[in-house]
Amino acid sequence: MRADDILSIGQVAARTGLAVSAIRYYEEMGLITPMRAPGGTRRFRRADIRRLSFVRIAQGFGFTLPRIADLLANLPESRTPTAKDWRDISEGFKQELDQKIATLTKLRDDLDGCIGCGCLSLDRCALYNRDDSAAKKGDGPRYLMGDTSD
Amino acid sequence: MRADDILSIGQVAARTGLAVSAIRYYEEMGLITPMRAPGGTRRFRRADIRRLSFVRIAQGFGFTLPRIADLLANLPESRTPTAKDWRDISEGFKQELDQKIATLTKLRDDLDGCIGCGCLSLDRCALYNRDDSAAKKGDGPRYLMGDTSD
DNA sequence: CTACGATCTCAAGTTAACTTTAGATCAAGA
DNA sequence: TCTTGATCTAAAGTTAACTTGAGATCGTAG
Repeated sequence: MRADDILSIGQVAARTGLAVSAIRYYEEMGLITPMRAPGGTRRFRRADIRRLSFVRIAQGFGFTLPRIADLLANLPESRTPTAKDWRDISEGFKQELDQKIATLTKLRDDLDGCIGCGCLSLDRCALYNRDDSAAKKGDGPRYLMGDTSD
Repeated sequence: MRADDILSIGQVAARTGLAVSAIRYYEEMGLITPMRAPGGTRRFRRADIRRLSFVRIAQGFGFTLPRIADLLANLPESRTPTAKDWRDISEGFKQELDQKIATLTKLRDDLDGCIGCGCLSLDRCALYNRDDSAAKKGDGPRYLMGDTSD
């Protein structure tokens, strides 16, 4: 694949694994803005494919399309992204990723702990009690608090 | 909170942060099976609240309700879970978590790499090219393959 | 030039996960 | 007992993220 390759929507679909209809929908949602050939058919640059790949990944982790659009808004659609472009887009995103990683890791470790100890006394099970007890403290994501007191 | 506490749906909603309607919906989907008071109102045990907390967490990471129901199917609804119960439920789940953690971590690290290098030549950007190039290899989750060749 | 598959637009349909509405019943304090 | 807020069921409505369908046009191999 060369840097100046320009693909049709079908080719992009094959390459990204997305449905043609999904790609058109993403355009409608403002996630990509492919060029048009004189006849009206869409022409996709590498940048478009990259954005679509990013959409797929982010979506797999529960990010909504508007949120992803928001993240992508900082990336240029034709110009090659600069270091600053990346810093802008990743600033908040990376924090969210860090948080998700932390939560997932904790969840997994808690599972490990429960298995290791047999967890016959669930009163002290970190995984279960955490959310339950943290709930007294107000709104927001409870599972991030890591409070094992009960 | 004592081990023999039994709560109404409103109290459970306040405690878990879920909407009352959502809790009823989860029962309909078979995620929980609360007891009923003589009058017909639902009575929730600790086990129910724990299951609901688990639902919330898993859902935040893109697991569907049927999939969560499947995971929870191995947990007893009244009896205290044994080590084997936990081993059963976490066997597959932990693998999925590990995979998700790996993907997220890679995504974050790739972002870090892009920022560090400035990424002025995106031809070699691991984050972008991975999915793009992996797409040739057939169906399935492309973003897990970690292929940076192009 | 002629097929015929690929694309186009626009509108309507689908699925998951809930929420809202309506009308009835339950439960606890004055 | 009365009242008032919490719950109940059943059914319909909502939102996000797409897919499907209809009918027209594009584009390329023959």
